[in-house]
Amino acid sequence: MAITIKDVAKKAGVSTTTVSKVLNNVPTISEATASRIKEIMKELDYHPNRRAQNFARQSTRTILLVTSLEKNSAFENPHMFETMVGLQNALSKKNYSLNIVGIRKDNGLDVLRDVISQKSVDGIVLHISIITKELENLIIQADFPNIVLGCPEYKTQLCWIDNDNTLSGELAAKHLLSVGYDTIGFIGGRKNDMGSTCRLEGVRHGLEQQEITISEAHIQLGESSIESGYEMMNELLKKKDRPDSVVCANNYLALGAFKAIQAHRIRVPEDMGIVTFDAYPFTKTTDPNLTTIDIDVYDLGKQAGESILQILRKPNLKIQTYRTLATLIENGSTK
Amino acid sequence: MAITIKDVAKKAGVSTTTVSKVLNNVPTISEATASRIKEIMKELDYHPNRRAQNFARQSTRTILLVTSLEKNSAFENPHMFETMVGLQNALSKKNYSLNIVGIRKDNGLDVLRDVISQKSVDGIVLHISIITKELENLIIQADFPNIVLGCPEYKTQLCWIDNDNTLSGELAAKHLLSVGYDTIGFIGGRKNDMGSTCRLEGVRHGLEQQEITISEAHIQLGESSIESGYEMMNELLKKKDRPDSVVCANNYLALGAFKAIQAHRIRVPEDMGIVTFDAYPFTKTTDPNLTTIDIDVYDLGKQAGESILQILRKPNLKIQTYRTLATLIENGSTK
DNA sequence: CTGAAAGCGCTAACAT
DNA sequence: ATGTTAGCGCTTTCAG
Repeated sequence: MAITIKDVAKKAGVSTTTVSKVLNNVPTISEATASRIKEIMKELDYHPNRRAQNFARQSTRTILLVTSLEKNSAFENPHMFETMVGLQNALSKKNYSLNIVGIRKDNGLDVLRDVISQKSVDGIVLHISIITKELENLIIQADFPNIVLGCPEYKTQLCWIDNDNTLSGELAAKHLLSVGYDTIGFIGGRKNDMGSTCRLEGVRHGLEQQEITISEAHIQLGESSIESGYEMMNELLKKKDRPDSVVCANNYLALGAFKAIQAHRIRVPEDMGIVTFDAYPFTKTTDPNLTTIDIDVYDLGKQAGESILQILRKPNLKIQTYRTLATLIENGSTK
Repeated sequence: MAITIKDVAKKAGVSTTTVSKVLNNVPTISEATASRIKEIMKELDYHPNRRAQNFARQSTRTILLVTSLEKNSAFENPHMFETMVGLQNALSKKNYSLNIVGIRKDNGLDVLRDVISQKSVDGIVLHISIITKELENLIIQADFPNIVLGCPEYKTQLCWIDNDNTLSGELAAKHLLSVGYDTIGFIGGRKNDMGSTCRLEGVRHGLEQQEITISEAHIQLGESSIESGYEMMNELLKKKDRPDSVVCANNYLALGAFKAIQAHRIRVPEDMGIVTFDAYPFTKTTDPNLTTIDIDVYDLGKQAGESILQILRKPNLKIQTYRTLATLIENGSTK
């Protein structure tokens, strides 16, 4: 059996309470005994048993990330994992651990019910992709500390934190205008793709500020794939009043669009400007490289981590906020 | 306070022991009482407190993944995260949880020492990238259940599991031969890049079996980047006895090489064949798409999960093995 | 097949 | 400033 708090107490000639207080930096312990006991801990190579602490404290100092973890998800959605990295770093800085679990539509409720009732973690961070009304109800009823990565589509009682995609879209549009383009097109995902939709909203907004209205004919929405981006760009290029620049809602669309532009032997950036979001995975694979509005998803995870710990401290704190750390990376695809 | 085992016992008119046994499917409980107690659990919406179980059992049913989690790692190394996904899925199938922690050179020993002595997890899975002799010593001395994702460069007492990169290289070479190429080049990372080195070894092996020797002049090793791949391919193309096909150790090198081939207006696959490894991120961005030896890193994680649970069961089980699930994806970059 | 009893190692009121 | 005491909720021998 390993060294326990009793061994330390006995050797120091004090009660286990005192040792416990030293362990938890309770200020009422005299400097003298505190340091003496710490000495003894070192001597004995004592380490508190985390399981016993968890049990006695009724808390685990662990946060659970609940998300979708299907095969290939790291390739299809590295952003989520980058957010996870930020989250882990924020938590470990405060001596909290990160657990992760993947749920699916068919088991999400059960998994979460267990998590909540078994009290195996102190709080949960949920990825927006797995949020449903039922999950929300469960969490709200249990009054379980939570924060969602991403803004739900409907009004919600859950806490959430999200990037400001609208602001990013605005940035993209303003950049194109500022370098001399004047007719801007948009290639995006489907309407239920909130990221894309917000970015379009932002583009509209940015243009309006300069009294410019984007032509509905210059807005193409479809699948988020290279092929679809290719086709949508072709549609834009067919038009006699075609735009002189285009904002693509993501890397896949941008790469497809770029290929279409190349196929038409149109010069980038002289005759067509192109801006995309997120510096990964394709923005450096084209020639010229793509100008990008980069979004700091690591930071989103970090802030989520800090937020959930705040919520643990003040359980009635409601966090619902857009944060943004978008930066313009000027590459060759714009003048 | 939530429902506890006592409440269930009282309502059922049995002892907590009996309830506990039902909970743990101990076979000596009569079918009748077992089902009766299960009923009552449902009625009361009873869920065992995981923290109490962990404490009483002296185990947490949690595995910790120890790896490097710096900013941008999800973008730079999605394969590691895909392995994590496989690991998580394998563990949750057996009702184990996955914890993750990122360590650095300067804090790895301390973090691991704490993990081991605090007994906060039952076993650890370590990513090869963070393995050092000191960490190994710590783990071996503590006799802590472990498995490494990847094969250490030196003889080790740690358990490990890795893809068979040599075999994958062999597959690549054999494919090129089988479709009619006869002079094969290799573009790889530096010598300390074990993945690349093993793949080259495999290529050599595959060729030898057909009595072919790869010319040392046709082997280019350097940085693993698009730019470096471009330059190395240019080097190969300069030669009068240039190869008619090339194996690239990874996606970055392959994309660079592909660009160089295009710049020389050499036709793919007619006049130059190209094979790479891993179907991500770039194999679908070129025209034609790249023929790929795809390695199932998800499966590696899954097997690691199953292995660590085996080790937990039989602590003196030593697993050191190459596993492979490489599949050839024939795309347009080879005849 | 079931129960009594003794922990697991630490925390936290409360008292001194 | 330190100690007493009573748990936290479950598991597990050992008896019956």
